[in-house]
Amino acid sequence: MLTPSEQRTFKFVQQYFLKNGYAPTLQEIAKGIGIKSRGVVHRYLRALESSNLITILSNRRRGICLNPDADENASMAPIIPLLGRIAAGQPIEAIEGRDELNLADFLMSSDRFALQVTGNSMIDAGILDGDTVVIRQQQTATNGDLVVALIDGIEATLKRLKKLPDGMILLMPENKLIEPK
Amino acid sequence: MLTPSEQRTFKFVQQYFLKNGYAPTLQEIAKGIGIKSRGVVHRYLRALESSNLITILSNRRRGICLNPDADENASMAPIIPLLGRIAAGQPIEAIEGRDELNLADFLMSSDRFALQVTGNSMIDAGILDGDTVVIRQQQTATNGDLVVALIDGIEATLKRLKKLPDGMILLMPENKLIEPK
DNA sequence: GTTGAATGTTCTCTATTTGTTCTCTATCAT
DNA sequence: ATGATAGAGAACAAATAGAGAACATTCAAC
Repeated sequence: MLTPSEQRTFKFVQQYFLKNGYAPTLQEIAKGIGIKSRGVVHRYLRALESSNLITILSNRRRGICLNPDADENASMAPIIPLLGRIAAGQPIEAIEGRDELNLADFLMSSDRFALQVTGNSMIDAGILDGDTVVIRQQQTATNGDLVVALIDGIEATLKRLKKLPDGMILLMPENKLIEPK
Repeated sequence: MLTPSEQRTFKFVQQYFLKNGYAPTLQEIAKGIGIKSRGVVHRYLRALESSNLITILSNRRRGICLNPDADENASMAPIIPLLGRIAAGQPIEAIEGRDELNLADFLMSSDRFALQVTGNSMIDAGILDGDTVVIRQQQTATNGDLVVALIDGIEATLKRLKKLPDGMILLMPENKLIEPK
């Protein structure tokens, strides 16, 4: 079990490796996790080593190695680093404030489940044939939501919900080539 | 049997674990379930321990462990149920063999990172403006892969890689309205 | 090589947070 | 009344985060 500080340390080392291809110094780690003492950083690294996440080459500068099987041992939150914004023609632009993507936040809770999509009726919403979609089960749906509709209790389909003023409900596909039904 | 407050406490601890990868403090639990007293929280944790749901490491900060053998803790892996295949006009069809989707398997490992996409150049690949993409860093790319290309070391762009027979490399957008460059 | 700065390592020390154990009240159902 | 449940809060001991000093080692420049 890692303390929050140890996790922050580990994440920083991982990201540093990803960006630079070599290990950070204790001073760089200290700055990266917001403290001043190299001694404290060393204590955290010791803890990470006894959790088998890293290996320390003693007295070597930048002598931190990431253990290859670290992911299984980490038992960490489902978080991946969010590095920035990408567009044609621009350098990668850092995102202010957010630097990680927590999958638990928006993909996981007890009311979620996954479905595989077949067919191309939602292609203009970025949902292609064979994609897996994560559904949140809830009691109500509002106009414009993407919903999984059970028609006559049997036929299931993923469509955009459109409520007409007269109370009728329309299930709109998102494909310019298909007409709504 | 658990009292309502104990259940709320347990739920909060589970969720906290899922999001953060470590246990909450008594103060955080108190705030999370809407009370003020750490002492009361401690009483609830005691009850959860005698129900064999958690283990308390005495005097340790954040020293709460979820007991793995409790059914209620099965949902701690980054797994969501995969219910089936969905298509227009058919009932949901069960998928043989696989009935859960493990996010860790294909989204998480130390060589992954996330980027936000701006622009519509990959719209036909199901990647829309504002989407977040998960990138796997690797040394080589093969023909037809979607890659993040650094042009002249600065400009970053997400395109499909096309190697021509003469060794030239083409970066293809996936939008019928845009020409490759 | 020699040297010096940067780096890793081991400590001690301190302030703060946290876990733990109490006691005291209040509410509610039977 | 009588338990069971909820909660507040005080008091104490222990764990922890962090600073920083002192020393050892590396490494690169000379």
